[in-house]
Amino acid sequence: MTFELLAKDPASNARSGRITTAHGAIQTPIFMPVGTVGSVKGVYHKDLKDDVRAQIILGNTYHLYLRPGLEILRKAGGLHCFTSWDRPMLTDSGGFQVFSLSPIRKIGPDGCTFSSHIDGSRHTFTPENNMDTQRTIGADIIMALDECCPGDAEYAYAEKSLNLTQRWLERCVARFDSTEPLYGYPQALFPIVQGCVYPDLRKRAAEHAVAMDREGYAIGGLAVGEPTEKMYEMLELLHPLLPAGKPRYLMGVGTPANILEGIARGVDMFDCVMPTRNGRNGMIFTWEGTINLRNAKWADDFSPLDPQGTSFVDHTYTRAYVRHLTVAGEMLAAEIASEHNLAFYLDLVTKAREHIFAGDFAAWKDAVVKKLETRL
RNA sequence: GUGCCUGUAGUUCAGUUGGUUAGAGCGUCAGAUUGUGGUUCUGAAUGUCGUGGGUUCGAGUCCCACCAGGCACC
Repeated sequence: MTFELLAKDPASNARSGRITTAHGAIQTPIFMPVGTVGSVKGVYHKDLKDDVRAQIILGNTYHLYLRPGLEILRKAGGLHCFTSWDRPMLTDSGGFQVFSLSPIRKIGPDGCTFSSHIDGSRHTFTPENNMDTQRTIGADIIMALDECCPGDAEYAYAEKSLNLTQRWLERCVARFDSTEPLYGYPQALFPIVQGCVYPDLRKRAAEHAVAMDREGYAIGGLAVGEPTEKMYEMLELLHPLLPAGKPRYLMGVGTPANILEGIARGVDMFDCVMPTRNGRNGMIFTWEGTINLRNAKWADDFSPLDPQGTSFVDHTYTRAYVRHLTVAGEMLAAEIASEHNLAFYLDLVTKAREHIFAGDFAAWKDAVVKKLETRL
């Protein structure tokens, strides 16, 4: 995996570049649709490519490890073959899911033990077996195993948690570097910078991660309960600490405004469940603001779903119709909303790239952010 | 025609031996959701307790009549 920096915004830390992987190139800044179990819920690959224009999608190690399991993935020849997705893929390590999903979990120096949310069976992720698992899944970019520290954690807890994440990272790197990819194309391992909202911990985390000398770096443990301003402060603090020539990935973020503010602070990659999960619940993101389709006021609005939208669903279906489908619980509602929202998120980062190249990103961002946050 | 049963929120139903401003689920109307279990939370509105009379300090609850629906019998 390689990264070329192609343009910088004069009035902010925004950058645009190109990541090249064995499965193709990715223009940054980029939003990556989340496809946890090997499926971006409710969206065909064809639409994901031609209509949404996704350049890279995510998978999740925790979910894929539990189901379908490593044996099937190995037999299939990896996740790309298994899912028939031939563009780049990234897998999260599952550290976050152990933190957010498992009813029982035990985190120790060696790894984390958790019980499956599917059948209650017990499993352990160690840095070593997690790297092996992500080798088996075979994504182009894989993530280190980390502990995601809650946004409201006390300093002492955050420090202890960071120490653990750092030890795990060293072991992930050691294992990764001593193993080979299984399917004939290279993988890249991104460390995850933790440290909660404490500047000295973030600084230490960044320096430690950079010392691992990897092809890119992730920023984790943000948008997990801390005030949004704290998240922006951490990004500002990290910008000069992370190498300019490597991509930075802000994990799990976020709203359209969060993404533009993240880009302004030097972030290149984003992923978030918001466009799909909130879409399934009737939320539509547009350049004018967000629409809650469940609201009664859309019941007789026969205008297009999003007149400014780039997706075919935006001009094919009316708000009244998609609201009806949403209220009726029809799966087509989830499909239309997911496709629209993902197309919108990709349009958002495409426009951001254009303005970075034009050199007026900062002013443009300030002009659109307020609108994006309004509720229609 | 006779007998029995049932009428409480939009809906399905709870409502103690009669005791303050009559409750719940679903639905409706809103809000939340940030490294996804097709979710999950949070809040709000809504009642001539079938109708009319009676007993009682006090009736959704007891009594009478009527109305509506259901069941059984003739």
